[in-house]
Amino acid sequence: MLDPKYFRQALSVLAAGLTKRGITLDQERFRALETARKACQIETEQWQSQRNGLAKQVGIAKARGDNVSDLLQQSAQLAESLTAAELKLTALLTELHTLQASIPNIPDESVPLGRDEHANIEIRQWGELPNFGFMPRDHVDLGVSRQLIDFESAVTLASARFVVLYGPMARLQRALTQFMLDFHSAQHGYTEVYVPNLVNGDSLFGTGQLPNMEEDLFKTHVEPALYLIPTAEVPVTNLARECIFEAAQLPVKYVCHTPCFRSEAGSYGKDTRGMLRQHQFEKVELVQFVAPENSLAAHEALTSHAEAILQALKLPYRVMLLCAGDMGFAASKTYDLEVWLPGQQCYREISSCSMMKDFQARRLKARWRNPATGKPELLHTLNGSGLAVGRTLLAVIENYQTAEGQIRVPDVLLPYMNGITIL
RNA sequence: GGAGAGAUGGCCGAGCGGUUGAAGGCGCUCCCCUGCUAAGGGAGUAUGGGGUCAACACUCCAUCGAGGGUUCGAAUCCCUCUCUCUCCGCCA
Repeated sequence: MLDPKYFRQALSVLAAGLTKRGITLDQERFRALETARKACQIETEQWQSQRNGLAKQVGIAKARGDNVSDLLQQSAQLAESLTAAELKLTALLTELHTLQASIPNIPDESVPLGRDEHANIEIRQWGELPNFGFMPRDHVDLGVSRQLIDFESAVTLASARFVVLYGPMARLQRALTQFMLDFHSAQHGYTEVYVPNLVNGDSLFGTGQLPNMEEDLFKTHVEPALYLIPTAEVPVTNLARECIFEAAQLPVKYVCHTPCFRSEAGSYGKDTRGMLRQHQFEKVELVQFVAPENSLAAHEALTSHAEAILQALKLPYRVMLLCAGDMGFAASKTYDLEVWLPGQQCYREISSCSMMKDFQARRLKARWRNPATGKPELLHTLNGSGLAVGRTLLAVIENYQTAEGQIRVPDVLLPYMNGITIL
């Protein structure tokens, strides 16, 4: 959520920021609502003030034993106007809040213009594209024929867009997960956390998935509703909800492994082959809570932490700075890491590292005590995949394949593979 | 699932219909005192929002788990919900 003050005082500046995302803000509607709100709030508070004053007088008069019928009559006359004004104000505030909650974050100045991924900017590349000396196969060919990856069983158990892994392949995924958790904990100073995989609506509102993106979520039937998490970002970032951190506690850095569940509504027919786009996948997530002045630097650092995993696995990748139109709802600036997939002969997203400024923090009431002012102020939140484990597995399979169709185990995973060096 | 007890500011904890945004304590900030340290004395110390204002500031409203209700007036009374704790049952 953006600062309500912007909506009141700098609507045109805000609208200009949103234009970068290709969104037109209905300024007239906001101005009209705001004018009505202001008038109504002033009126309501005047009635309330009068009521409070009369009630106080009644108390004093009664204590003295005076007759209060006159005062009671005045109060009765007031009641109707007050109730009407309060109802109207509640309706106006709800409408304003609903509208404001559905407005996405403003892009940072460093974010390029553009409507979709074609306008993203490549920042850097790392690694050499592999030259196999044979026609590389994709992970479906490599895994299914050797009964390491099984999509058909997954359909039997659940539906399309799920996968079953067997034996050393299941272990390889676990090895990747373990390696990522260990690496971020030991090398980058993150604290590992374990969190619920179901969250309530408040949590999803806090990180910005609700109200706009409900159709992408799996919702359970309990009341009040719980949702399967689409990313660990949701539970982990919500650890800061309603919290006030002391300056010395920041930055808070969490690393967390969870499964992620996405309905992938609206992506019918997209990436249907293989395990690139699934309803359920494993991910190791990085989350940071930082003081506002550090957030841009923290974003660069967090991105480099995700890159370090790709480098350790010797997987070629490139870093893309997303244009305004391609960023997520809550993000102010996002780098995507795209890994090279020999089977597709292209780069595919394997991590998305975003800096939200105070957008999520405002929704979460996540604050820190600024030593300069002594006051609680909104902190900044960041998150990034470090990495999407399912896609990393896929990348390892395709980049480490041999002419015989086997898969070598990357060196850094050997300690986790119990002697398996090739599968 | 059954029975009971709770939820108050950064923390602990009083208050159970009226100048209570909330006693007292702890913590924190500033000042005084003090060879040092310890102890002591004084003052201050919630959050969100509105209005006036260049600003300092002033003022108003809301908030005692959440939402309703009763009342001129609710932290206090009533209802619903959520969560926590204790005991019993069940259970990985």
